[in-house]
Amino acid sequence: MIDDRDRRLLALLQKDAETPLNVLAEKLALSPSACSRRLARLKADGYVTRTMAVLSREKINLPTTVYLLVKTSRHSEDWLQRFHAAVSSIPEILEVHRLTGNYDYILKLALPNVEYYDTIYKAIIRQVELSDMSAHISMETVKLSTALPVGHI
Amino acid sequence: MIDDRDRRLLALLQKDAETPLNVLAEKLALSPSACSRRLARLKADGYVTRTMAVLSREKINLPTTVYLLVKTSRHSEDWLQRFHAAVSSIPEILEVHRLTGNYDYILKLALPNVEYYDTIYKAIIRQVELSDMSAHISMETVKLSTALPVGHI
DNA sequence: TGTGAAACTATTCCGTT
DNA sequence: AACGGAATAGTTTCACA
Repeated sequence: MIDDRDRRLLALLQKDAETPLNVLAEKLALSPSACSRRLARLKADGYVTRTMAVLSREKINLPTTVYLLVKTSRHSEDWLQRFHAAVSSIPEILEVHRLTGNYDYILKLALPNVEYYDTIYKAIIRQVELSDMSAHISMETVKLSTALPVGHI
Repeated sequence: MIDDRDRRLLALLQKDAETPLNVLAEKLALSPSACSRRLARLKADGYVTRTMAVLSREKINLPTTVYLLVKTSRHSEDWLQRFHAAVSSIPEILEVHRLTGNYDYILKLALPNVEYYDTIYKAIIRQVELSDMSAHISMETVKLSTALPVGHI
């Protein structure tokens, strides 16, 4: 139902969603119209959810990445709600996952600088109580892949 | 040099990079051509680096997210090179950051299932020695924002 | 910056394999 | 069921005010 051309198309579109259909068509050894139909199908079937502009973290003045590992003793419904509300109200918090293991949550932050972490820290603890919170500043981004591998489909 | 319309344009393009210029123009109270010129400038100045298709993790058969916290005793040039080579050769490793604090590195993985972690684990330790490695499986994605806040520019 | 024409790109239709 | 080519529709860019 999904063939190798579809996979290659998905890989290409993850790299550059603005590639014109005639160029994509050429790379896939297809006509532009066939390419257009495949793309429409991949969207309709939910493989491609949307397309987005990738901004420069430096230009946008958010060069610093910080990970927060969080533990909590409170696991009530009320606590959860306040936690959800807190993290969704702070746009510098990019990701939040609930984890297995020693920590309850991991948060990923994008900040203008390391000092700014204090602002976020205060904004969080004002809204919810946490039993432990350790910040880990990224000193170097060794790898940052925005393209998911397409070989598991 | 960057005004509020530019910021709004960046925010809109992060949500949907396929929005036609005439509807962007409408939202910004501008003409399509003025909008086109602003976009071209934002790209030329490096604010927008590229545009990409966002794929469904479920559809692509990579629903599971795992974080790896890694410690190492070896910090030689040779070790570093092998580590870089290892992580860049494994496409399921989406992100790698070198950290401050108790851990040396954090890795983010996208996997077909939890069991698949073993495959990645073996692929890593075959290439580099690590003194400690703890896996944290994401049980729930509480927040996943692909759009960077645009208020710090 | 906006307007409108021109250029370009994408989509749909149709006949074919 | 999927393709290529042609016609159509839509989008972007350019010249000029």
